[in-house]
Amino acid sequence: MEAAFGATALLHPFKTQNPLLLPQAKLPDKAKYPSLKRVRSCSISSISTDKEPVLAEDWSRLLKLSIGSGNFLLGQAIHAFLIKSNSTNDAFQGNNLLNFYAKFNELGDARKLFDEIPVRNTITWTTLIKGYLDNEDYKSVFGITHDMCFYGEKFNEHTCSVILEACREEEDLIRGGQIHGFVIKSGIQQNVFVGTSLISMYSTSGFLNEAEKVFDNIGFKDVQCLNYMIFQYGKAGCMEKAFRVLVDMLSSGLEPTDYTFTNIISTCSENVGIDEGRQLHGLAVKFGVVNVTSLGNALITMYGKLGMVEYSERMFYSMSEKNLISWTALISGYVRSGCGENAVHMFLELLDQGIYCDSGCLVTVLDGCSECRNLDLGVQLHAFVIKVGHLCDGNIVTALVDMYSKSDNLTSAKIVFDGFSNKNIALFNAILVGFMVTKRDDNEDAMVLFHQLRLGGIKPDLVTFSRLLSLSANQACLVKGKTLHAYTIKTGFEAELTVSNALITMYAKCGSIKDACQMFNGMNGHDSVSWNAMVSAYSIHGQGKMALLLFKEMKSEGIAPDEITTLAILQACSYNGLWQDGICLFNEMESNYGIRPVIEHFACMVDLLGRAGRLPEAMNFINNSPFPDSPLLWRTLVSVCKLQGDLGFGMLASKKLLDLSPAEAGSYILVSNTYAGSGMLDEAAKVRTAMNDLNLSKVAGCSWIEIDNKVHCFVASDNDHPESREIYAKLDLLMDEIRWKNCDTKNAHFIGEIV
DNA sequence: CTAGGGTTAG
Repeated sequence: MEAAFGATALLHPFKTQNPLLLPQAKLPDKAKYPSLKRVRSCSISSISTDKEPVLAEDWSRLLKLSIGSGNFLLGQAIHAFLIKSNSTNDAFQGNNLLNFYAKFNELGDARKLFDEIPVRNTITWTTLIKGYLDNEDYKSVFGITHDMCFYGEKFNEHTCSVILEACREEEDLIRGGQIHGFVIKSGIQQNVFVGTSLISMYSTSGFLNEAEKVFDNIGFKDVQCLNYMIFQYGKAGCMEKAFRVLVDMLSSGLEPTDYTFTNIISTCSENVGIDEGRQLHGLAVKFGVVNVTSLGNALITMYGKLGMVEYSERMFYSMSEKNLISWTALISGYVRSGCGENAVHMFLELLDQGIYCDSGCLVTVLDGCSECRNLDLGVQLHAFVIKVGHLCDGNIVTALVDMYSKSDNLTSAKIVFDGFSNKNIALFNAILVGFMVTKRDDNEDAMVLFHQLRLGGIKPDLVTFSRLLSLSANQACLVKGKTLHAYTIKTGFEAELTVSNALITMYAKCGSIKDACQMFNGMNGHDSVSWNAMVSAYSIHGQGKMALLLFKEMKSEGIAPDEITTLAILQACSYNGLWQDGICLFNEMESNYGIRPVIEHFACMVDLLGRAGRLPEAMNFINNSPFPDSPLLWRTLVSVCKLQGDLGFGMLASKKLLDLSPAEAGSYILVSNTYAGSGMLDEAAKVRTAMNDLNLSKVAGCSWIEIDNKVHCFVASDNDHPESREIYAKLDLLMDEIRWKNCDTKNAHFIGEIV
């Protein structure tokens, strides 16, 4: 490549700014530099001293040596020699010295030297710019670039690479674009250094398309460049392109490095399949890089994400050099695979070995505790965290709040939450889980907290809105839901798919199918969650036909139904007497849609058959299912027998249920209610007594309604409400009306049950 | 002759 190109015109905007005044070159103050005597004590044995002349190349080599070995004194000594031999005016020696000071980050000395060099060339300028770049002084980089233009100095590939790096760091795409234009105009876009710098700048700023164009124009792409492109493709989720680059690299005979595999594995392991994953592992072995610790760590993580934690284990134990990340990766794999016990065990082993455990590792272990519901160890870890002084770490505090929240221990979650002053949105989202999980009637309102945080200047994100909406949906609180909807519109989060989906569910559960529908129809696009939400909405609103219609539409749009879709459809069929459709769907789930029914589907089918009045079939269905001894299925059968008022089957099913789950209060209550519903009050009382003898009790279920911001809560048969008498009177009236309108009074058994 | 690019693992 020819040396240089005029860049002045292109960088015109710099031109009018203050030019740097270049002083006359003058010799440095000799007193500042070490004496020759001292230089000799640096044991420069390879230099012949005063007798023989030293070649310019030798000085250059020695300066490189001083940089490579970090020996600043040696470089200074050489500087002194060069002053003595009057060689500093030479551009070659001057540049070498300049580079030396720049590399040692002595920008003051570098600048002084630069000003003293009488004849500067492109290399001189580039070296100085690079010095400021390494010093992260981007203002000076651009300032000197401007001066370089002003003095008509030519830019070459080296200069461009350096300036582009500064543009990347400052995310200055205006200057970067100017350089890019210059690069194209001067025909150096094929240069792999310039190309990689441009790719780095564009992809860091999120312009992968631009980066890709640059990539395609590079003449010869070396491994470094290819590795980087793999990394960026993978990070952007373009897995196929990342693999394409790898394949091209291999077929062109270039040898991949450990980075090649670490990059592709770490960025793609979320989506990589078992086959690809193992092939990558195999290639890493083949190219002899598998022993690199970071690559091993990436493999541990990959296997963990693939659900093959035993491979993670094997990887871990085969590694010759492990570090804390290896341990954390394996623990994380255990957590992900639901092996919380192993995760905890591994952590204790880590402590035993006396390895320092950082906050990232603690967070992973805390996640393990919440995953395996090991609150005992979680509490111990909490103590440990306090002891080692990590309670000021936001990530750890969030993990603790998350753990207590998921363990239905909102009180502890709140204590940790309140005790941390530097709150952020992740922490708030974690405690929302606590509000979602807790069943108790909590006076603390998530919405109040939400407003406090907003006042504190913390911005909600889409997780916040999804969770708050889910909360108001479960509380069936339309007012809160609508308030939140307004917030999402104001903040622009309404357009986010997860938020829109949460809004559909909120409106459906709060009783407004119309708003749910409007939400669904107003969206820009739907994912499977949107469809599921809308199908469920119709289902719980008793509009089975609409649910089935939407199901058809969903399929014609090319969206594959999943477990949730089919469950919602089965429910819709069950509630709406569409039992033939339900049976049909259940039978073709696996063959048509590749969905293997899980226990919830079976429970739904029991309900469906029972509601269709086919109780013997329902019982057969359970016995022939993969879960003949599942309390869930028998409980469902007992419920539906009660609903049908079929005492014979009800008793059969009840007996089986009590055999299967003798320690569950819910089962006793259900059975007792079945007897009571058929008028067998003595039998009912016996079951209740048996339950009490076992010291079982169940928190009473309650219903509630919110009127004018006040929640009115009701438990069966209670008289707590101030207007209790009026309410019961109205209920009696309603019951009469139902009996009058519907001679079949079976449904009336709902009223007057013991709970 | 002297100056230039990049990404790691939880």
